[in-house]
Amino acid sequence: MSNVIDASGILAISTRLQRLADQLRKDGQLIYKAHGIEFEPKWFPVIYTLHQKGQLSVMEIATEIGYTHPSTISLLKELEKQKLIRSKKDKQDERKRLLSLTEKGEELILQMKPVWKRMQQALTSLLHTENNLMSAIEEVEQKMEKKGFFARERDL
Amino acid sequence: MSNVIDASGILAISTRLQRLADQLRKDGQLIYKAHGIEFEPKWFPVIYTLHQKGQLSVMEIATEIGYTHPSTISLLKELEKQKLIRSKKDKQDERKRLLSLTEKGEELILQMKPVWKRMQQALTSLLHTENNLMSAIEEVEQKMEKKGFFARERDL
DNA sequence: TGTATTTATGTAGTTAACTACGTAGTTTTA
DNA sequence: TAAAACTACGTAGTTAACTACATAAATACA
Repeated sequence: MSNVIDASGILAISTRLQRLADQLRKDGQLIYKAHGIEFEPKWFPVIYTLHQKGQLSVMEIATEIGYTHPSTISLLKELEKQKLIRSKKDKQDERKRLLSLTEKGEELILQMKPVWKRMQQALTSLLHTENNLMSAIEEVEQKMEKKGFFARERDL
Repeated sequence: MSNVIDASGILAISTRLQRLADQLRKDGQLIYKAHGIEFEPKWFPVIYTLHQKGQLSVMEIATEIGYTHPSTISLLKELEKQKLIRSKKDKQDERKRLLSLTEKGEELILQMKPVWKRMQQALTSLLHTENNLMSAIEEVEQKMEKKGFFARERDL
């Protein structure tokens, strides 16, 4: 990280968060590839949600993973193309599309589980510093829910 | 934040970092607007660097702010369009383009300084939790420089 | 000194999220 | 019970970063 950004510090925090996110995502991609697994890190929240909860609608998934529904739809499209998930109309409510994992999806998850474990260990070793990044994020997320950056500046 | 992501925890960290970055950037936009200042948060690193260091080339700015040069070029284009910076050829090295702030740029910075101060205070109140996010990021950045996520997983 | 390499800049296209808007079912209400 | 409002889903276009490739100037080297 550069001198000037370090000096200006906190004002460039958004930039730094984004860069960190990007590096982690890219390394994630490499790790899946290194294990011979065709899987994108960005698919994780959807796949994991469906694995945990079974059949869900588009909006339920979007809410669960915290994305907007258009973002979710584009992830679902990719996953359907990979034949990792499938969808069918909800008989009770014709507007809804119910998504679930395919056999292939379930099998891939079994294959990924040990890799997820290793990733978890690697991330833990990386993030477990004096100020724990994971906990820090959780704390900030909670504070933002009560009162965001904008409101805090306004009410100074 | 949703249940499933919380449960899957650390594996979705990249997603969470990105979302946090995004929220902070958006609130930053709103704050500038609320103060009647026409300025994008993403311009901050470039403007601040030029303010601190004076005349710099494209690559020098890119290195300083930690972006790739194409990203930097597109920021520079926007800032030139806003007439906040100007450029001229380097006489010593005809490949280089030297960027500097215009009068308008310098004036805008004077106008923004008190707002930056308030933002800094608001961010401090938001980020100063038990596990300080700013310090956590710095620590993780340092660890990643020594050995990234990919290498850590590989060498487990 | 002419050729090869490196460096600085630029362009094109990609990515992964977003907002805005549109349509079709479902539910509420006058 | 017809109209209004809401909800679910989808598409189009935007954004802010990126990678890959191209070109021109400067430098190194045979």
